[in-house]
Amino acid sequence: MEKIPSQITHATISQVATRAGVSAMTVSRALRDPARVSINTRDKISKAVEEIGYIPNALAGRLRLSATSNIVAVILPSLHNSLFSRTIQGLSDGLLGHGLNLMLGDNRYSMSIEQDLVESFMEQRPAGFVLHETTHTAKTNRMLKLSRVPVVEIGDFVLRPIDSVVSYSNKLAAKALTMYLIERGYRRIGFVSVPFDSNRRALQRRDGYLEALKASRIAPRKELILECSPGFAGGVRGIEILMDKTVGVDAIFFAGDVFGIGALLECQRRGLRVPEGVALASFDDYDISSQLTPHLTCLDIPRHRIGLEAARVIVSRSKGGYTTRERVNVGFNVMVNGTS
Amino acid sequence: MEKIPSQITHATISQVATRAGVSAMTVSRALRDPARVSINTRDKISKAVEEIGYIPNALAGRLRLSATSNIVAVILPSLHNSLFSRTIQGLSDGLLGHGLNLMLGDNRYSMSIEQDLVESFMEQRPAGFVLHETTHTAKTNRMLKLSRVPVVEIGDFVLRPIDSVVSYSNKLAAKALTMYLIERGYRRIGFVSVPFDSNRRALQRRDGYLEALKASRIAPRKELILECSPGFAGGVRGIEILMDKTVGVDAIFFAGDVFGIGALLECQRRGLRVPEGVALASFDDYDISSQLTPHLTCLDIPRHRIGLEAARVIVSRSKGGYTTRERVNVGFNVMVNGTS
DNA sequence: GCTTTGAAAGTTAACGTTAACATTGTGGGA
DNA sequence: TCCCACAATGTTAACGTTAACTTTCAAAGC
Repeated sequence: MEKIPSQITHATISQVATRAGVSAMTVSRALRDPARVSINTRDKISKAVEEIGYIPNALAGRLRLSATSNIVAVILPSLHNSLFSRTIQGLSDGLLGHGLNLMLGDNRYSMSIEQDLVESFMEQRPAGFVLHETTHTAKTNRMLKLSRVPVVEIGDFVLRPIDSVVSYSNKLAAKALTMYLIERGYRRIGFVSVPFDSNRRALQRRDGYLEALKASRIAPRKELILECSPGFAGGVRGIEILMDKTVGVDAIFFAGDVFGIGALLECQRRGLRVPEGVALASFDDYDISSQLTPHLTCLDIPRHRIGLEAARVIVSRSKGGYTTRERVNVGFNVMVNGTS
Repeated sequence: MEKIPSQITHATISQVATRAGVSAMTVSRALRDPARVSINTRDKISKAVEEIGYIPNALAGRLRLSATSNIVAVILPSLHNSLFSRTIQGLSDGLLGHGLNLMLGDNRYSMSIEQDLVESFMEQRPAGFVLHETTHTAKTNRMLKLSRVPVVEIGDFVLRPIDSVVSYSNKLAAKALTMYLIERGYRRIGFVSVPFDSNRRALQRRDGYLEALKASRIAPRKELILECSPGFAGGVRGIEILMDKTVGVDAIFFAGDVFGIGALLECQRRGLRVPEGVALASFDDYDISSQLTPHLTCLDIPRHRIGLEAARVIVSRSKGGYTTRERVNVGFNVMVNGTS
């Protein structure tokens, strides 16, 4: 393999200016406010730009303006998850055409990695932050508040966001789906979640489940509440444990990750009829769901819209110059399908 | 909603300097090369940094160094796709700990959107580009070549990349899987792809399929080659059309998107036995596959590793200062499972 | 005691851009 | 004809940082 000294080269505005026979300032104007430059000059400049392939240096431009970069920093727990990819796509859609770009990081469900990412991203002076987590280290909070950069939290509709929030209530959603199962006649309802210590959302969902039971005067049973590690296997394990004859459940609420899908397929493998043998409900809807029979009863969370709205908040802040802390509740829908 | 003038504020190195009673240069040194500053001064500076929450301005720093930013620009066709999310995760994993961050864009399968993204990203002076597409507009090619910024193409193991390539051969992979089906005794093999005009990869895969037929002296039949729009529905449609009695196929190769999954599930719905009624094979493996019975025979493409290796190439280039054009063929595996 | 050395800190200027101000020149109104 | 207005362009300085050079000063060596 040949090794030659590499020199990343970018033309400067002065080079364009020299070539076009004008001053750098005129080039700058021609590019950003063409009306202020005569047609003749404009043409000469366009030609020069074209010839040497000039691309403005945003580092320099933004620095001069003491402005933020046109980057929006997004931090999600994981990138390997179809739910998050819907949100990312929403963000990308929402930023398209507004001159803002997406910078992405995954905190691997760790607050301290999140802190490092926020610090690293902050060095780029982003136009805004979009954070999925709603609990942060003290230092993270401090960095975000001190800079007064727009921050949108999207993982849960928290009461006291750092700045703005675009989300839904995990608690109310979990409660609503549990209530639905109860109304439907189910009384011994299992609850399968990712580990409760991994994030606040898991706890909120459990609280919602418990509230629904309480409101219906159903005594919660510890052995019906399960923590499983993420992945399809978690759903399989939920079925294994809760369908043991000695437990006796008539419905299971899978409140995390892809558990619902894993569980439904496990039931099919076991020849266990759904919902006759056991009813299933899942927190999120998945692409694949529409292809399975029966389709999972689930909560329909508008993940794409969350991305869109979060983008909108950042865009309006970055344009308006005004601080308007927004609290957008995108809500959720209980989607009744064949598994309940 | 309250509207108050927003002022994004960031402390500067001079403010830290004043507070610590030293010069800006000393602060800069204390942060980047602590050994060159006395312990006493270092402590004063750390304290000042802590107190006012100073975070260095990378825009200014990189500008001064005439260096690139620490951002790696990644452009994928779509963000809403689990295959790409594995690559993104690989990139994120590969960049972690090297001080490089991920900037992400989706070109929506359009070369002209890709061009706009490259231009917009280039303004940030990224440390490198990772592009999924391997065909670009003339202007895109020119921008990338002129800047001499490291570029890694990852969608296909092209012979003449702009710079470096980390991928596998779509053609050979398609050929290998088709050969396997032929060896297995299948002779009337359908081929279902995304539209051929949407990207080069689709054509490469068809060529691979055709080559395999030719090598085995099987005459290709036009009516066995199908173009479907992406999504599970494409797989369903593939079954609908090719399983029509008048066509007569004994195996189908689903060469794009999630067709394979859609098709397998459609077969189950129809009570069509796989592989007895028809054998199925798909281009990629999917998370969900492991949960379905039978598991799809497929090509195992190391998507995560592609991300990792692409990151490695950019990292080594951004550190080494040497241009070493790399051509990494990550290969593929024919994964024989129950559907063939 | 005087010079030498070098560690520790400071000063200057530059990276590429653009706001603010300055200059030039042309046409219209008196 | 003279002057003013204003359109077109140029000049200067600054954004925050850091490489290169300079200064300061205490300890070591003679």
